Amino acid sequence: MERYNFKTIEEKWQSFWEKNKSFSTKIDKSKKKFYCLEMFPYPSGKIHMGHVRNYTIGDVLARFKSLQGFNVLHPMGWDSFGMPAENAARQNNLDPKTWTEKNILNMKSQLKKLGLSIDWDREISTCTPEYYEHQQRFFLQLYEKGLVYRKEQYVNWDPVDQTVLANEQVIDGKGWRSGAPVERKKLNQWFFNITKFSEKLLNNLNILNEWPNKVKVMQKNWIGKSFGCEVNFKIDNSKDIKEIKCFTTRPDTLFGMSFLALSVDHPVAKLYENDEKFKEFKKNCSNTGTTEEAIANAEKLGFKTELFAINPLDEKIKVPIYFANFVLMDYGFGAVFGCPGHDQRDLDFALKYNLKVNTVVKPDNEDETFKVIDKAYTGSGTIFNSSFLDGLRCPEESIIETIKHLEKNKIGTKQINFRLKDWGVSRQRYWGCPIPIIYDEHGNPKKVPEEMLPVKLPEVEKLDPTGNPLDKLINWKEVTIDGKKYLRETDTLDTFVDSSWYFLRFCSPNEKKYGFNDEEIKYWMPVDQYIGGVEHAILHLLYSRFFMLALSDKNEKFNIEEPFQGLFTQGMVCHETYKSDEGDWLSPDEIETINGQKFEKNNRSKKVIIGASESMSKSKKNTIDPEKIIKNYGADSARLFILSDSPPEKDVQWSDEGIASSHKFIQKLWLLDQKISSEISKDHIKDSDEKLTKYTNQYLKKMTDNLNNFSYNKLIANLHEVYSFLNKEILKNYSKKTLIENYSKILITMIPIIPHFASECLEKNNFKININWPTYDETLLFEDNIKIVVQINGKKRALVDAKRDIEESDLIKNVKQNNDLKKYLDGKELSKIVFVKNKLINIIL
RNA sequence: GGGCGAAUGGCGGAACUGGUAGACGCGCACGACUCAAAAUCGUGUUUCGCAAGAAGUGAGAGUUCGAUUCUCUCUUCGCCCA
Repeated sequence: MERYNFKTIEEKWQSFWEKNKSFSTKIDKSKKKFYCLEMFPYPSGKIHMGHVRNYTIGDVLARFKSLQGFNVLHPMGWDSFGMPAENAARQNNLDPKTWTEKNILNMKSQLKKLGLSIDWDREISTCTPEYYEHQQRFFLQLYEKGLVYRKEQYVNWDPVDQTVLANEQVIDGKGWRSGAPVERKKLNQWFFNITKFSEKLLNNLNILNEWPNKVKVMQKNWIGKSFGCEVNFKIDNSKDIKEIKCFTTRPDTLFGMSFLALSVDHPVAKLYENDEKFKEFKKNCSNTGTTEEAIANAEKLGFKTELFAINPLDEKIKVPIYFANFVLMDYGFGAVFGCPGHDQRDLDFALKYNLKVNTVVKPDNEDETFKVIDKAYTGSGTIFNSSFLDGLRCPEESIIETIKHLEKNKIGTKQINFRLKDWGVSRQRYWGCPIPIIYDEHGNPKKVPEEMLPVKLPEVEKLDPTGNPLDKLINWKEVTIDGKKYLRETDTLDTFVDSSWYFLRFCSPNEKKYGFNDEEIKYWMPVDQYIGGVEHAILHLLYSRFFMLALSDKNEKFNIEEPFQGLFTQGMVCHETYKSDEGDWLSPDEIETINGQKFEKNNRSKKVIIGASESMSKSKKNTIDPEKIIKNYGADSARLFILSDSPPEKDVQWSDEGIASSHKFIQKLWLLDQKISSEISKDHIKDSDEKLTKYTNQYLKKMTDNLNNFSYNKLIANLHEVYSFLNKEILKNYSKKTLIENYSKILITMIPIIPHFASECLEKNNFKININWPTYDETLLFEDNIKIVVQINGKKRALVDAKRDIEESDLIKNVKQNNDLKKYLDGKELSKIVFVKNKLINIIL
């Protein structure tokens, strides 16, 4: 028999799909639409297994929905701005555009080899002026709505490379490339006012029923709504400062307060502007990174002022005021009160500077002598040592009661605070979307006039190793409008902006005037199913949600609040890790298996140390190149295997044995197809029985259910089962009609998973049928003869044959006659019987 | 430290709303074909036991005729936030 030649057949179908534009989509109002979107890739050069998994999962869904009669939009594009291009360009002495375009071409051809049902006519790339022109227009619209503003903010500054670093480029407080200690530097930057929508972004999570709960919880925590209150502290001994405002979530611990801590950027710092010691302290603070984690882990440092704050609940209590490195100006009011007894950070600070530690909350199992020594108590309990607050349950009553008291006496007000901060979108980089702003001679920002859009990124031959290239391109930077001179903004936009609306662009990729076309948006949006990695659970998804709210703001024509109706986060692709006995990582290519043991290929006497399976990464050398896999086994085998071993939301382990077995399975299906073809040609007169039709119906139900639930691993198990069944059953003289009817349906169910193979078999057999997702007959789902479990005292003792829907009394007769059960039942009294129809009978003796 | 989730054979994983635990795959063993090997096909494969049988879903309790599934306590691991 002929072997399945995946190479020629896969090429044949891929070019057929391309020539016939099989997946190109148009609005068709007579059909229900389905927008299936996978997170678009960064064009790094080659696809990796993570892409194979992501796009296979998406393709299964797109093809399934399409077979079900939906008008499916399944596009693909490139998230093509960003730092890797800039870094690669600097290293290789070329420009980011050339590098990026080359990568896109290569990755596109790789994706095509996977046989994805993508509408390539809608391909977009965010680094093209055709794309970012519209983004600049959106930016200006948001600017007009007051959703974009400029303010000073700290950045990580690399003094050697003269550049701003992203948090992940700061390693142990040093620049990743230069190795120089990173400084905190203030820069004027552009911000999106995402916090305006904090409440909306939080509340809308409740309507996202098709999102994983995990992701919603992460977003909720990120937005971080907290109830607390603003407290005014009178200052005891200053003529300049009368009052300082603090935000706190724990006003009930006010009696435990022993200091007040201010940010070095707090207005009070003005008083110390000329104090050399303060200046040095402030400079020290700037050595800490800007992340919350860096600040939390840094040593707590304070600068004591001579000022004292008065406890608003008891004027006799006066506490010292410090500047402290752990207080940030952009949280609360840049001032917090310290209660060392019930906050570990405050306690660390108090112990260092010898401040009082007052205990005001006691756990339920302690008495009045309870005292915090070196571990802050943050649990629940009862308030004590706190005058009129004594005895309140903490935190259930104490916070509310304290706030009531503060409000009544006009020394504080209840406040809602969000952890979410405004989105800083300025990047001091070349390879990004230029910000369409110009500055006049006084440095006042102005919008670039509409007719001058897009502000095109100037071409460069090579990038300097240091600084922001746009800043140095004087010809580009200086513009004259109506005889007046202006300077361009030289920062570019965060690439998260590019990906915050690309799903709209896919709906109208060629619209010239605007980012999208209203009618097309109305038909296609929202995305019905969005699929991608969980690493984007917070930022990308939150920014996209914000962007829709920002566009909807004061806009009657656009009212899409939530872009992604359904979200699915797939797991990672893992592989075993290998090390030589010297401790160097080894790639799977450098290894040979001999008699079940692994050795180094170029030195077969050296045994390889096998490590844990971890997510594929270049640093651990445990990657597998999808291109090689497709070349050796074909796309269908790769798709089949990546789906088969684990549920798509969990990590999957790549293995050589696994991919080989998937490939073998396709060969077996091919042999089966030939057997079936020959059976069909014989055209037996009489059906052997209706077994095949029944089995097919049950199979179709399982396949449909598993597709609807994203249980794609079970689809493969179903396929194996139907194969075994057909392989045994097929020689039992089925008529041509029955065979064609059932087998053709089974082949159609393979289209989403192994589309090349299924298409080839369907064409070859020439069944003359419509290719639609087959429905199943509910009445054929059940067998007439079933097996019923017999339990005695809850233990399974036998299986008895019975007719479907047998009544309890008949079943008992049946049971009593059963020889296997006699020894359990003889001479015993039945005390109770539990009967579950068509399932089981439990006899209690 | 807080939040969320997970734990089932040698391995990846099935088991619908509480009803036959281990589907399907990998691996392994044995057999067939072969001079031989590879490939392929067939059979078996939770553990203990010759067997009858017993035990068994991270540990311990509870609810129930019946618990992988529900409740409580604990252990370990993963993710997110600090």
